[in-house]
Amino acid sequence: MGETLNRSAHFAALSDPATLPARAAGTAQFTITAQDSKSRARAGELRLGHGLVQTPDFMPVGTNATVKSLDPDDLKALGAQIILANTYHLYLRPGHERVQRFGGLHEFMQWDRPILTDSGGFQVVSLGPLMRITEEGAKFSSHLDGSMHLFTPERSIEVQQALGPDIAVAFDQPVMPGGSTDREVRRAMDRTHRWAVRSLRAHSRPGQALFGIAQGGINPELRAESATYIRSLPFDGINLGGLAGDETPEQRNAAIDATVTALEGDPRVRYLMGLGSPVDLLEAVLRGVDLFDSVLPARVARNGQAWVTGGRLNLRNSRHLDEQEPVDVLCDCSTCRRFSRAYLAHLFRAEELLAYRLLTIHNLRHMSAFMGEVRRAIASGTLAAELPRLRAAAGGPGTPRLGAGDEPGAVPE
RNA sequence: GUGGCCAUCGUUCAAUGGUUAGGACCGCGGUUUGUGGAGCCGCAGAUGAGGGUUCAAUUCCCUCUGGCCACC
Repeated sequence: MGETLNRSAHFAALSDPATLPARAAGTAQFTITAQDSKSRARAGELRLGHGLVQTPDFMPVGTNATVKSLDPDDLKALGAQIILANTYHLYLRPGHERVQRFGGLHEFMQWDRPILTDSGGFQVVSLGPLMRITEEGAKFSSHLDGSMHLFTPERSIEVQQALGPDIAVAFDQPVMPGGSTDREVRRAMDRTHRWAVRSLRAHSRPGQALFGIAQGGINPELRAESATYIRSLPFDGINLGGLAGDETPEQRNAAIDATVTALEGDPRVRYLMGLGSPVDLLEAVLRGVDLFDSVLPARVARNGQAWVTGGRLNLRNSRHLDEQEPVDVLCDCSTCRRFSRAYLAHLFRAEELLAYRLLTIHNLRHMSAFMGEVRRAIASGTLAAELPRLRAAAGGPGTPRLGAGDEPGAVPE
């Protein structure tokens, strides 16, 4: 069919990197300030329109233009330098154009530090019933009302430009959750590469950075190929996608290593999407990753799980009902400075709203403080020496729980 | 006081003259990684008391105890 051929040719032309216009530089200036000598870990500074982000760092997730149960003052107090908001959710509700009319995300949610938006690619394949992915884009039905929508790279960028974050992200096709074959991973990867070029071509907002996503599943060869392609494009940062699913730590580490090896010498910031436990972050930092985001610390907080130095606690467990000590004696967050485990345990049983807020503050402060420690160790050149202590503090592989009598902080010096 | 109805996990409801009496909530644990305060997965937990019929009773019968309703 002629029209099909025309559409094919149309998208092929849009996906040709040779015809990309030049991009203005400097919208996300990344400077490496310290490089660890015994690993690929590095510390850096990412300069964005709304401020500086010291890396490595973890971004709390604020899907609906709010980090659930917290306000901007809470986020600042716990040390959040940058947060993530979701394009897919805000497009459906309240609508990107409405956010734009209210002055953009920063003004709308009253957060004056940097914001990064996801592209919506992941939500399209993970949330709503997916209808169909074509070369043009992804057709999906809303998880709110079932209405049909088409997200294309151009549409995703349009929405993100209206939302106005400091960093937008290229529209990608993540590998399907579960066991995907190399053939499926390659198909999604190649399409992600074509969509990356279209995302770049569609992006024009001055002062807004655009990051590209390297995919490739857990196949090291495909990871390297994807990273090599994405680094050839004029993005402001490089994302590592598809590595926060059900892969094993070994598979994930191999995928990170292959990606970072292919990025060797590239000056841009590296952001591993979706990873969020202390031990996972530490291992990825050692492999050269600078930025992370995840719902995990906030989500588990809402279910009563506290991350503490050396492990974790479930505050729904009855043994905490009579404990007068704070969640973590080594933590400086507002929750640990004021409240007992007994109080938190009570609030969770009573399903009081304050429970979610107090423990979210703690877990996010825990992440922020841990990243700060890692940054300091890299900057002072003591990362290797401190690694055993940091690994123990992170909870180690499998993140063991603390038993009765095992107080937080009981980690080897 | 009389008559009727009822009595099963902590709570609230099922079921049955015959393997192991089931669910929900609560309780005790676990899980959660580009957001579900959701969900999911385990575990524990009961036939009010006594007597009778029967090969076998939580089930049928009687008494007691307790509760509910109606009538005095």
